[in-house]
Formats: sequence, structure tokens, C-alpha cells
Amino acid sequence: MLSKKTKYGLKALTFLAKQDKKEPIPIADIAAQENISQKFLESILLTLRRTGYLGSKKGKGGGYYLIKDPSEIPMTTVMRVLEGPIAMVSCVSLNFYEQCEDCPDEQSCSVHKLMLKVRDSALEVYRNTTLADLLP
Amino acid sequence: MLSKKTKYGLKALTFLAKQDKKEPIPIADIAAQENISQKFLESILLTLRRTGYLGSKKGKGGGYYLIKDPSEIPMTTVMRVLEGPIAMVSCVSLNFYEQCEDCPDEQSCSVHKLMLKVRDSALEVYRNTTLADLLP
DNA sequence: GAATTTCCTATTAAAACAGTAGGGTTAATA
DNA sequence: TATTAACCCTACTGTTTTAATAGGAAATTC
Repeated sequence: MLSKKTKYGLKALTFLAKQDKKEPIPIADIAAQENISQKFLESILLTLRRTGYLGSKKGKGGGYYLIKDPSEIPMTTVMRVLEGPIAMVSCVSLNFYEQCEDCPDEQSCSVHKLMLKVRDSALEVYRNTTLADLLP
Repeated sequence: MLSKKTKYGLKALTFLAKQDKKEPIPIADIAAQENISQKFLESILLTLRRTGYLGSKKGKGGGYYLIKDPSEIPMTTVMRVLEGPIAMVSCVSLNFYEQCEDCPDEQSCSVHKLMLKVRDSALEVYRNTTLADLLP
């Protein structure tokens, strides 16, 4: 299941992408419009800032805004930052690889085999989808 | 992340599919070979029996065995029984559909849009993969 | 310097996960 | 009939994750 963190993060990004003028939007506005706990959203946006797609400004008239064009924001990055690894098991993860301790041989493991396929298909979707594709 | 329940269930199914003779294998044997807690595996196999692909026999010489050929056991069923919905949000689930309570309009929801794609791609993998494809 | 808004650190409440423990029932075999 | 092994049920436990909440520091504007 997708975490609410990711869900809210995606909604916030979409909200920012929909703005005509690219001036900062306060967290409070996004939270109110999208029905999200403000404090929770605060930490999510802070996390998202690490992607480099999001800028912020403090003080009055401050808030969050997109630095890049929505079409330049791929879902691979967004999902990895918010949800973590795209792979369902660490032994098939590209960015978070770890060996399974209970598995003697990766090559002959049925779970590995299946999850490799699933990862590839998910990755293809995320790589070919940008924030622009999610706008109405 | 994939739950250990699903992981162990897949390993058990593969183990049964690898047997030359299709005679019953005791839970204890599978648990020992695959490094799984026996009691935990017991409940997993009980769950898997509901798919109709797995048969069991009580008493001495008893155990679990596959009823169908591995090539007739699709991953869609296995994953749904063990892991639950294939969709990452309930509003795009085929078998477990539920409306999101915080979302006013599904059609214009960016999360919905993205997760629909992800579900479709995962579904294609699971539909086109049978237990036979996971054997070494 | 007062108000606004982001930034950052803790803490918490609830749920899910991964078992563990135990016991009793049923069915098949030898 | 004794043994074996699946079946089925309850309940508890420890750990981790999730989804927040609380409080204050730092930066910016007017």
C-alpha cells in the first residue's frame, strides 16, 4: 500500500504544478486545499526539497514553489524520496541493494526472479511518467 | 516491501513444484529446507490452500502437494491471496475497490492517475507469470 | 521589532508485521 | 489402536512503521 506520505507529497507537487504564477505558496494553503494535516505536510515538503525540484522561501509572502518544469520531474525520483525503494525486495533494488540473509542463491530464487520482473515494469512506468503527465 | 508471508509462500510453492514425484510433503520438511518457522509456514499454507492449487493429506505420509501443473498457477492469484491487493491504493483496485475518503474527484486525482499505470504494469507481469516460470 | 513562515527535533498513539506458544480436532497409515 | 501429521483456533509478544502532534529556532518581510 502507498503511504499517506507519498500520497500527500504527490498531491502537493501537483497542486504546485497547477499554479499559474510560480510564486511561493504557503504550506497552510496547500494543506487546507488538499485536506492534509499541516504539520505532516510540512515534513513531507521538507523531504521533497531534497530532490532539488522544490524551492522554498521563508517569512511573509514565503512558501514552496517548483524550481523545474513539471515535465522535467520524473516519478522515479519522487517515489524514491517519498516511498523509498521501488523494488519490493532489497535483493533486486538498484539504489538500495542488500543481500537476503535467508537466501543461499539469488539466481535460483523464485522470489528474486518474480520481483525482478515487477521492479522492471514499475521502473518503466516511473521513468516514463513526469509530474506533467499527472495534471488534469 | 514484500511481506515475509508472501516470500515464504512463494518459496514453499516453488519447493513443491520442484518435487519429482507429486507425493505429499510434510510442512516440517519444507520449513527445514527453506529456513522458515514451521508454525508460521503452517498458517501460510493454510491460506494458500484457498486458491485451490494446493492439496493436503493428513496423517502419516501426509503433507502438501500441488493439485495443478505449475504452468497453470498464475501469480495474480498467489499474490492476491498472500499479499492482498495488487493496487497500491484502493481506488484503483480491481478486486478490492474502495473510494478514497479524502479525494473529491477520482478522475482528476494525480495519485489515481499514476497508480493506475503502476497497477496495470504489475498486473501484466503477474498475469503473464506462472509458477513454472519461477523454477530454476 | 512584530508578524509570518519555513526549518528542525522530539515524542507519541495506533497499527501492522513476524512470529511464538499452546492446545485440541480430524484423518490416514501401519 | 497407536502414531503421525494436517487442521484450526486463541492469544500473546516484541519490533517496526505510520501518521501525526508539539514546541521552538531561524529567516524574512513590513
